[in-house]
Amino acid sequence: MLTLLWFGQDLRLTDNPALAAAIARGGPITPVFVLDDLDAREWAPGGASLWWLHGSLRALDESLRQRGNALVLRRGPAEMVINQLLDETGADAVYWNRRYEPWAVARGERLKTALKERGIEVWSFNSALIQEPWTVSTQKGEPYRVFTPFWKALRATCVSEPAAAAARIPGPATALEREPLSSWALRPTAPDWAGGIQAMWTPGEAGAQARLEDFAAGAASDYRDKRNMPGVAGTSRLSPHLHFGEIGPRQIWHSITAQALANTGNPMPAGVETYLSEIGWREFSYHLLFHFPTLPEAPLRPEFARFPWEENAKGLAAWRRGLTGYPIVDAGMRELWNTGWMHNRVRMIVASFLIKDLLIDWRIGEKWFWDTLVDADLASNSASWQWVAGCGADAAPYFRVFNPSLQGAKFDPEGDYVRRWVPEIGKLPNTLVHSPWEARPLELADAGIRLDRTYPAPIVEHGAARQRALEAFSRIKKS
DNA sequence: TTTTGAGTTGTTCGA
DNA sequence: GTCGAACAACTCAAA
Repeated sequence: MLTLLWFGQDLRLTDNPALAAAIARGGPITPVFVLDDLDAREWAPGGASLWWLHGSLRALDESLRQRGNALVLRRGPAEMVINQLLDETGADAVYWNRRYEPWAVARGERLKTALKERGIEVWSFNSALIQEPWTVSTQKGEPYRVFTPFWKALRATCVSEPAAAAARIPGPATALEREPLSSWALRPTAPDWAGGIQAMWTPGEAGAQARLEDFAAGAASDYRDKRNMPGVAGTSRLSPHLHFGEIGPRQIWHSITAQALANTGNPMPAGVETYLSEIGWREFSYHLLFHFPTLPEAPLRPEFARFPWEENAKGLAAWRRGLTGYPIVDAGMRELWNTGWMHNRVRMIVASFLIKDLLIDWRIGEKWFWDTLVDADLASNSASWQWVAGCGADAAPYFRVFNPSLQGAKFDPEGDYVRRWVPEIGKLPNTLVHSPWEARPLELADAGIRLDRTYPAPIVEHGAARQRALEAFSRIKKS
């Protein structure tokens, strides 16, 4: 009796239902992670995600070794690899935690059927969500398309207690052949562009726990007020840990609410409630992706299929590099490139700029984020880009166009954030640091700036760009 | 079945 | 300087 424990996006040992069930079953466990053929699939993980995956797998292997086991790494199509491993090991059961990407859902179902036909015991579990997409529905039994009623329904459900990790995870008597992690070359070497990512993040379950404890004890209670300030460490920064399942939403939920009650003795502080609703947004994104599997590719509002997106290679290149001439946009894009992460407020600003100021198809921005974010997540990324574009299920109205300099002045009033990432305009006073084009020649000279030499002049004039966007959006809704 | 109220995150304009 | 309305209708969810 041997159980194959197939890891996916659940790279942790605590609060891991598949692992707990495998231990409860008794007998040795072979934990395995399968690297699917990366070139064969659309939405295969991007560069930043692979960097993270390397660290997360190494951490997981380490934790397993401390418990008398080790992670088996194999590369290839997962269904084939699992079958091979069953042949090799004689395992009679396969356990895993479910995933919700359309291709993963299909793969899971195929595998379940095939394994059962082989006489293998198969169980899958929920590790990644508070409620799986099919457990929450409207009174008519349909999926939700609007966040608030979804959130009310989710909020009313019971959030189950996370389970502690087992002290020992018995392994098989004979060690299996394992591919060395280094052979997968998940991290860049020449050039190594990951220095800034490395400096900021600690992939793995321990890193996730440390981040959570820090947030629960500190910024969580101020979350409502500080979460929009990109120059302040007011957010949890748990997103990549959540994406890889190094921590689960139920753990976060219980930890945050318990800490809040201990601190105040009262019902939830507003900051904590606001944070929980962000967990709710993650759940809503998974709900949408599951029920509308074309979410990553096709606008949910069909009229957007004929939106007159523009080809704009120069604009796109400037956006990617952080050279648009709008400091808050450029700061965000540089933060992303350097750290693999961007503050959420700034994600909305840069997305609005790409879509509405440059009229570039949201899917191009979605792909760039997919490749550069360490927290790139199919559900959250797709749902959020559709939301900004106005083509999502519960989307921002099309006339909501972010004004980058206003947003900067409002949410980065001291200019801390833009000065960190766009140092070449750092000497401008706060009143001009979000709009250098408004500076008089003398003020520019004092700050050591020559527009279009040391820092770009705006690549589009926002007022005119906004008008252009509004006209384009009004055209698609007429017919 | 019909009705009603509501809908993450904004900006601009004019009084 | 401040404030409310307009920006557009439409669809969702529940009563």
